[in-house]
Amino acid sequence: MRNLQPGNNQVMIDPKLLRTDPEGVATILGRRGMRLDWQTLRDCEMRRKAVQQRAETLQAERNAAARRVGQAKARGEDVASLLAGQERLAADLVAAQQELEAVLAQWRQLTEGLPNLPADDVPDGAGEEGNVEIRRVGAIESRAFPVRDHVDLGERLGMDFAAAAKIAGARFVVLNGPLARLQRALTQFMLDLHTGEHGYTEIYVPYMVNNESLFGTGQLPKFADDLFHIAGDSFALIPTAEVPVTNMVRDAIIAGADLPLRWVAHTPCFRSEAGSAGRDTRGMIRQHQFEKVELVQIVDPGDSVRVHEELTGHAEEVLKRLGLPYRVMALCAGDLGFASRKTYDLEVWLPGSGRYREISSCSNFGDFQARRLNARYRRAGQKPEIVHTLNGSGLAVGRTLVAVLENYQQADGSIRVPDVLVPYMGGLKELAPAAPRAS
RNA sequence: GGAGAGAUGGCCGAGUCGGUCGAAGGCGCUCCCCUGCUAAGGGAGUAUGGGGUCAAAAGCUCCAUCGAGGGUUCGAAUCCCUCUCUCUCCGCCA
Repeated sequence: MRNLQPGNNQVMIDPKLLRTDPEGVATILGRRGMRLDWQTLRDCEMRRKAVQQRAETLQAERNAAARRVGQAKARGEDVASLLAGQERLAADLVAAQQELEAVLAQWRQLTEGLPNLPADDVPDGAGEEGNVEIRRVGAIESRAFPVRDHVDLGERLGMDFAAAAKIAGARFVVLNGPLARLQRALTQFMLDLHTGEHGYTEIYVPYMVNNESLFGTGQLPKFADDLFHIAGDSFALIPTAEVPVTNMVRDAIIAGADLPLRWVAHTPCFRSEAGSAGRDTRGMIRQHQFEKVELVQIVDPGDSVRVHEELTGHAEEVLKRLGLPYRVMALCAGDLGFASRKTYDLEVWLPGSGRYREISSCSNFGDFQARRLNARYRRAGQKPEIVHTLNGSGLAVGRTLVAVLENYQQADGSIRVPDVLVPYMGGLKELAPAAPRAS
């Protein structure tokens, strides 16, 4: 028996809300520059209700008739008369189920691509220009010498794009010696901070995930092009640790007492950058493969707004301790990610290009991902409820490396090691260009 | 890669030749009773999603779900097919 329950049609905005107030949903989605044909949605819902009732009535009749046959047989009675007419009932039922399936398919098609509803306090705006600066932290130094960007600085320290191009292609990098270690030091520092002081549990996860996981966190079905798919398999390389980590709670009912779940994961991330040909082609800013330390929290719905601020603070703390100037941007409705209800981007100052660049994105997804994931929790003695999910980069390691190089450069092109990293660098306080090696 | 076994409710576990099975039994948990504490005992309850009824909740009722998807049948946890995962043995291997 096929399952045709509406609960299985993978709507992500609360289906009750979509059914009861499609016009209200359309208004809120309008803030994202999205036009929702709510009348069609409403009509589809009305048809769904009628068809479902008819189908279920027929099922009930079918079940009752089958039961009578069973009972009669148990009494040793002749069953032939009871079987008469069942054929037509079965045919009606099949027809009704097909109709229901068609209606549900339409509903799915109308709703599956709908992004999350922005929170009320998300600023209006159509795109990046509409984002609002919340605060700036750290002074931007003016320097008495011509500043270099991370490529100029890095290439003399072991950053090798030519080798990466030979081995793999564009948008990859090879890091040699101290730079490789610096990347590892940054990673270790971040992990230690989040596990030691911010209460996260370190978690190691697969770097390849299946389609169910990608659907759960919202990469599929809309953003398949951004992923590297493993040919011949239904796997993709993770574009962010958010995918495997958040999917930890897919189809789970968590005891209320176990919330919040706080995970920190260090993983490589793989992105096809399909839509960004020609953008950021120089340097390490936009790579097919980069390291990231990711923060994920699974929380009680009542806590997510507060936790979102906290989690953003956890990511900011990395920048503060590294002494990197940054600003916090509240994304406007038009620039919000598909699954997000509210997002803060952290942008670090990059002297080499004289601008702020995104280094972390901290989002509250509300119940949107959790509903796709069927991730719930249960307060003692209560019915299960949908959890809220959040995540944020804490931080993107590759871009942090860039930021450290550019912000800690000295007149001679050497790099001072930030104090908090010195222990992770084996006591090394400075990265100085070495004589070029034969290659 | 080869051979075999399995997947049932929070957990363990039974489901005979398909028929009243959403599922025996046990454990756990919740509530009540009883015993002066402890231990034990008695009773009731205890999956999830959806629809209807209801102002709402409770309740009642209907539908679906026994790894997933399809099929056979008046009727499938039970039969058939496909897939996924787990376990055991062999091979290979960090």
